Amino acid sequence: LRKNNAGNFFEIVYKVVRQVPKGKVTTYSAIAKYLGVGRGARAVGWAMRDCRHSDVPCHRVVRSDGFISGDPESANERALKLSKEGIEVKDNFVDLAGSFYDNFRLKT
DNA sequence: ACTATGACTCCCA
DNA sequence: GTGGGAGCCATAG
Repeated sequence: LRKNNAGNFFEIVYKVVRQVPKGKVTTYSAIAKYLGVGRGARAVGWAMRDCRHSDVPCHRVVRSDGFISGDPESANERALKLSKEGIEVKDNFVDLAGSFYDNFRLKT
């Protein structure tokens, strides 16, 4: 999965993000690693930023520190959503220890 | 085709 | 333990 990123990178990322179950969160680096890019967390961030798919829970993707990055307004919205899903959110920080998820599957 | 930018991360002081 | 700087991927201009 190293050559599929020819414009389809976003789609791949969305597919992966969709695998995150409700009540769990993942990180940019986890997705990047899963895709094989390793240090391409930033690119994943771009995919999230451009996420226009309604079925992509981009709010379940946070930073490796558990911080919900992005514009404060958007971040706050996502934080609220996460808290509604049962995730403990504190000042735009989520508890990765209890809600981290990285068991993705490439085939759907 | 090249440079600049960004919802990120890791390493070193 | 904290803070600052460099690195990496993909996209947009």
